[in-house]
This record gives sequence, structure tokens and C-alpha cells, in this order.
Amino acid sequence: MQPVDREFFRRDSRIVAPELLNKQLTRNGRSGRIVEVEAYAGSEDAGSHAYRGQTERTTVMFGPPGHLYVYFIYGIHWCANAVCGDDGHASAILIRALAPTAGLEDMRRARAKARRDRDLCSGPAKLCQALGITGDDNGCDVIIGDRGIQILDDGTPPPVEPGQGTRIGLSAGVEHPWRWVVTGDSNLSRPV
DNA sequence: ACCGGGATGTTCT
DNA sequence: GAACATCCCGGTG
Repeated sequence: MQPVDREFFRRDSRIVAPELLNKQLTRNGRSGRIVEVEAYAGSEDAGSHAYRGQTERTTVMFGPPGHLYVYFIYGIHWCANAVCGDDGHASAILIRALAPTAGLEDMRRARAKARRDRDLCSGPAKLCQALGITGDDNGCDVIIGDRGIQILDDGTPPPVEPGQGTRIGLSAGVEHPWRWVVTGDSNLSRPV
């Protein structure tokens, strides 16, 4: 288990996203293997929060790679992205699902409504609940592990042939096939 | 199993 | 004032 290098994230999110599969997202003993991601490609991408330029909300996305962009959605939920690309490029990867690997008791407590373990982290807002990620964590550095949040490499390579499809829940930019999954994993938010 | 709708508040027009 | 990178619950088959 070693932290992913910052240079790993200093590339376009569409390149990094499939490679992020099977890395571990961890926080203070709660961990999960990343099994579903979506790439957002900044100002070129009508589906990205950064499409209309930098705002207060999207400041972190425009910053250096290796940080967490956390946003609030539908009045209820938090979702987390890994910021990619060099400084000034609003490239990011939405982490959409984890296969829980450690700290299951804490996750079940944080997600009391989840009936089965496969419901703990099978969605972008569910996994934030399970790991206790909120707006307070916006901007934290996942390389050095601010606030206990890290992305680690446990030696498992990404899938040779990840499943690929269009992104979920968008009204603009729906045409781009920038969602990648570990095919067949039981923790996906939806099959491809 | 699948589908429809409500929750709830920040962000941007 | 509308839209929103979602989730959960309660209906019906």
C-alpha cells in the first residue's frame, strides 16, 4: 500500500480514469477499491461544472492535481472527484462506486439505511456517506493524506479491458463515453 | 422487478 | 427561479 504519485494525476482525466480503477480510496480505516469512475474534461466538456469557467464552487478543480473536489448536489448529497491535469486545467474524475475492503462496521454505521453491504458504496453520494466525506473535505490533498483521506495503490493493476459507457445523470455532454467500470463488480451504481 | 415522485439547498441565470 | 454529476421509499406487477 503506497500513495499514488502526484504525476499520476497530472494528466487528462480521460487518460487517468480507467487507470484509477482498482486503486484504493481510504479514510481513517475505512477503505474501498474504486470500481466505477467518470471523467470530466473541463472547459471542453458541456457536462462539467467547469464548462462555463471558474467559479467559487469549482476553484479546486482549476487547481493542482491530486486534490479532492467535493460538491453538494440535489440539496442533500455530497460527491467527490479526484482533480487531474496541470494547474489551470479543470480536469477531474468523479468517483462513483467502491468495493468496500476495510472498516465495514464504520461504513454500516454511517449508512444505516443500506440493507446489504453492496449498497454501502454503490453510488457517488453513498460512498461519501460511507467514508464521511463532506464539503469540509473540499480541496484536501489525497497524496499526502489531508484529513486522513488518501488514494493508495495496493498492487492490483487496473482491468485490462474495463467496461466503458456514457455518463450517468447528465443533461449535457451525454454523448461522451467517459464512464469506466470494473465489469461485473457487484458494487456498481448501475451496470454498463 | 420496475417505475414515479419527493426530499432539500446551493449555484448560477 | 430553474437546474442540479442522487438517493430512498412506496406503489404496482
